[in-house]
Amino acid sequence: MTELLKKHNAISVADLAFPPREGGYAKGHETREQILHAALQLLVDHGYRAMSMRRVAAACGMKLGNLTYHFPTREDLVRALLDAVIASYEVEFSAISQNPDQTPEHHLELYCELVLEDIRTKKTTRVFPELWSLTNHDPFVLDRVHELYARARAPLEAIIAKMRPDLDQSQCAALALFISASMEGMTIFAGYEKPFEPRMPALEAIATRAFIDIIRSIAAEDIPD
Amino acid sequence: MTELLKKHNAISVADLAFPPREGGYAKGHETREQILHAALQLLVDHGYRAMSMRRVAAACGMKLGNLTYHFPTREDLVRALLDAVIASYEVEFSAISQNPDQTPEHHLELYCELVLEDIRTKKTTRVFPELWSLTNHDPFVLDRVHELYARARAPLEAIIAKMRPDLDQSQCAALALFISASMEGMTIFAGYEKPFEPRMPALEAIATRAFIDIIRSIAAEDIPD
DNA sequence: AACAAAAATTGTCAAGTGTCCTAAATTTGT
DNA sequence: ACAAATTTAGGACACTTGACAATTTTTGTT
Repeated sequence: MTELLKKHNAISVADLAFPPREGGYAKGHETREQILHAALQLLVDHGYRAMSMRRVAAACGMKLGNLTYHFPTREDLVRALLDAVIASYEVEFSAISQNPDQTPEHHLELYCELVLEDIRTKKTTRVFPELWSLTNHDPFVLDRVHELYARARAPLEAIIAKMRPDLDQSQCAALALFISASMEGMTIFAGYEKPFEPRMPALEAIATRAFIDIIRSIAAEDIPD
Repeated sequence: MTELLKKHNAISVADLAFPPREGGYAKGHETREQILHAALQLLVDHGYRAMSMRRVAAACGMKLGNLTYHFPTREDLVRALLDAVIASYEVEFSAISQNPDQTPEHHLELYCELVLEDIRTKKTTRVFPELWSLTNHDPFVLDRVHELYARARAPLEAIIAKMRPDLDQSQCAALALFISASMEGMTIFAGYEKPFEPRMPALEAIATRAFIDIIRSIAAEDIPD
């Protein structure tokens, strides 16, 4: 966790973690959350294929039947997992607009830090590459992934609107889409461990500066409505 | 196919296609290529899970035994498929440096066109999202995906080196990595069909212009070696 | 203590998977 | 004509998967 983030209490997906119970049955939604945590762990560490109902149940130390009691189908589990991840992203990125320093440049810096921190910790960044395969064939997953990226992009649109009052809303959206695509592309590198790690410092150094340049220099007439 | 690409005879993965034979046994590597085409089709259309040995064989109209005769294991098939896709990329991107117009700005335009065309046709862009789940756990696939992106990035490094003679090789590489990450991020949107399509024109319009700005404006001291 | 609901266990089902195998038939190259 | 390569026709193995049903244990409430 970088200095920049420490003071904002950003919540990562890791905070979905719930310690395993020692004895007795679960009350409330404890078991559900334990299952979601175990499923997420499996997904990130060993991939979507490893996130089978049996393995999730085993990781929770419970029987398969009990897992299907809480999540009747694997699809239900995936959907609940997506909801949980999106909720944690929401908290994470809402920290940007609540930052006391109101200059858009500083907010942009915060945005880049948040995404890059995600890449470094490799927690949330590994979730969606694992699910992209589903994305192409399950409209629900597609919508949720779309929703997640839209939420991560929202603060960016606000930043751009402040820096470029000459642009209308749809132009700001297009510009935000372009810049967030850069960050999302970088998350791809999170899957490449050895070869790209020495270059991360370069990316970290360039990102904010390059985005400021883009936002300032792109002419309004270059962005179609 | 856009005007810009027509005159360069860019070869896409679709050109791996081989029509099914009407009679007689295959000679040379015909069957191998037919299998690879069918496997790619299945991968792109219905996902990696659907690319099972049995389905590939069925798609080829041949018996399972014959498929395993040519590709003993599924891993062999996946690896051959990766090789084929990478080879087609190689041809595609080599068209940039062979272009008669030698200005780096025009080469950059060509590079952007190539990637965006890939997004539009949604052919190659769907291959790797399907395989990213493998990428995280199979070093061979990881290396190949790394190789593919490196090949797509190579012409970019050459372009940047021309535009920025003040940068050394590793700085050009870092800058190329940053810019190609943008394009790779955009390929993510290829998975989103409806919601993002109206914004593609904006991305197409901004991309080249924004990259030129970045390449020109990033200070050398901002890029660590 | 009693009793219904919730939670968890145990066992099983049909389907599909990759891999391997043998025997025979067909086509190819020489 | 003949050996090699290719394809068909089956089958079998061990294994995994998602889903489900019947049963038992725990919990909360009365």
